[in-house]
Amino acid sequence: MKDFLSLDSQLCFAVYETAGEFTKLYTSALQPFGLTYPQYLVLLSLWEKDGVTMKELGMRLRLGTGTLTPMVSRMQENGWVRKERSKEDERNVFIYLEETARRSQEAITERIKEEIELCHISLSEYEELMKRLNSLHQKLKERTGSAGA
Amino acid sequence: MKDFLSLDSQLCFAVYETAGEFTKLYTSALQPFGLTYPQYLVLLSLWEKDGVTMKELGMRLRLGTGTLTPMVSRMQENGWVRKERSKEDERNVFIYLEETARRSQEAITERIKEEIELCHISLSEYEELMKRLNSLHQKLKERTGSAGA
DNA sequence: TACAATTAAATCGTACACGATTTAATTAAT
DNA sequence: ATTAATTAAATCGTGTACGATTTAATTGTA
Repeated sequence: MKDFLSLDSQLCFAVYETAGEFTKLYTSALQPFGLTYPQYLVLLSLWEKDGVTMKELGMRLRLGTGTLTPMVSRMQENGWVRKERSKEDERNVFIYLEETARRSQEAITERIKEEIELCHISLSEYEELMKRLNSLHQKLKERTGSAGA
Repeated sequence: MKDFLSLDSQLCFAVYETAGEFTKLYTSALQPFGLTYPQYLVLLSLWEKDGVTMKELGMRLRLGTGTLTPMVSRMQENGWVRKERSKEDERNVFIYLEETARRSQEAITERIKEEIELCHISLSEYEELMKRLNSLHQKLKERTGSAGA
């Protein structure tokens, strides 16, 4: 039987590396817009649903305020989004897309699309990978289901 | 035809998320040893081949000196590795495992193994995912082959 | 042999990422 | 109505990650 641990080291590293390669791809595609990859993920989320609280945004992106607060602040400084404290419940801060962000959506997504298409990933391969990644992701999360919390 | 871009956003996010989940799994497993996930990857590499230069270590882990230098320094402070400047060519700095790191290998890998096994990932699924991830990884890297540099 | 590349690390600046703590606002319980 | 949870953001400390610059050592060449 093959050593599961050496295999393991390869899978975690494969995911780690692939994530890094994705980051590089997006970084180069987004650079002209002055956006980072995580910032693009924020826009992606807001393009789907605008005007959400920090908490909801954090849940969608699986990020805590320690990451999100400074990132969204930078995006506000760069004119992508606007933060607005709720009147009803002043604990909540809602994030809204600025016009620039809405108008740039097409150009940005087009640019990303071009870069992705350079990779020649077939739709079937794409979907297969998605399915398996989500399954792995689920298992990684569920392992604490019985033990944790 | 389905929108490739919305799919795209899902694949990059799936990889991003899975990498994050892996990091969390390893972080919790490694915490008792006072190691971080990237530091564990350094050990993994050194267990395979000890006494390499910063440059070689960086190539193996796909990390630049901006990341590696401070990380290896921290690992030296914690007694995992030792840095030694070469006598023949003083530009080179070789990294060696300390006894602690060699002696802890079994305990650390055993701990990781336990954590991984909680996920119930079958060998076939593991290998299939590896194959597909490596293929994707290759494509992400190769896209610049003709255009870049 | 000087002097210009080249090379290897280190350093610097910016930006995540995360756990833990703090601050401020709201809600619940007395 | 006060006070005690609870909740949402912000802040803090540590540790990656990466591109760009700097420093120091070596090599190549006139």
